Amino acid sequence: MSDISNTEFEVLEALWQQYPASANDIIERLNQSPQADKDQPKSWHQKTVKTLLSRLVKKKAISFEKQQRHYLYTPLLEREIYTAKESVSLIDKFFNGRISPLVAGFAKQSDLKKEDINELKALIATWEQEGEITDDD
Amino acid sequence: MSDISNTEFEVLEALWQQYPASANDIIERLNQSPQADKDQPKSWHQKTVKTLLSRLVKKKAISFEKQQRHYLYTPLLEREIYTAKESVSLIDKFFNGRISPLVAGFAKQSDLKKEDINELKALIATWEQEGEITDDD
DNA sequence: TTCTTATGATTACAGTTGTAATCTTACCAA
DNA sequence: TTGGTAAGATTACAACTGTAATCATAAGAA
Repeated sequence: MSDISNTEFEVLEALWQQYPASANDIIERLNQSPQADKDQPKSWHQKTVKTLLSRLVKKKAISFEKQQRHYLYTPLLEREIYTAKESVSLIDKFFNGRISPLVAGFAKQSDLKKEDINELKALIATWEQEGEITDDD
Repeated sequence: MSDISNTEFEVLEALWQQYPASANDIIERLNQSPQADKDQPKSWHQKTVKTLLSRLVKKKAISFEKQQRHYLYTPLLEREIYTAKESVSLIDKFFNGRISPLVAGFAKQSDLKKEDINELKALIATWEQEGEITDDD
């Protein structure tokens, strides 16, 4: 329900890698996962991660199961669904629900590779084949 | 620099509609702009909007110019650039910088219209013509 | 000129977020 | 058995947010 914050999302990412997982598993993954900023790798304090796990539990984004003294956590959200919903939100907010302005803006801001274009073409081909298209209005 | 919050963004949207604009202009626009939730139209309190304008000024997202007793505000960010950057951020965060998974997820979550597909095709055609494509790696 | 009022500035205040430290307590080592 | 420790629970705390109310002041009404 409630929104997932940025740091909470990073913790969720670590959990999605493989689950169920213990807090320590997650801390390890976070501290060894490739950094965006390679010079100053972010080091996650264990207390911080535990706090974020608690918050994710409270937000019902993950669940846990008691295992001896510690917990094993499991995501309650699927990554694909979560990211797709957030994508739709952004597209609604910025582009009135239209996908192509997003793609156009992205292309202008970032570099498109030939591969990206081929993937897009493949997607379109799929849609056209499967007839997943709502009729024009 | 600092991030623009959700409500701040809505205020910015109203300003982007036309500027320079006074606080009152903006309040009016906000209170008559089409509501997502039509039943319970959000009513913006003037005090709230003024606060948000101040915060946007402090964040250097907008500027103002004294006009008699009141101010005229002007955006310092272009909408297109702002939204494109935010789009890139989301795509980096969720899809490792690849556009096609975003499009695929969006299509699964939302309805694609024939028009959307035609626009995408047109975009692709443009890129291919203009050779704006970075070579595959 | 004086009073009212509208405008921006300042202050408020609870909820969220990032980032931990401290508290409690149940196991494992000795 | 007992004491240290590690795991989660609770508490901390400032910055940011959403949502305004109050303060100070200048400009227009009377």
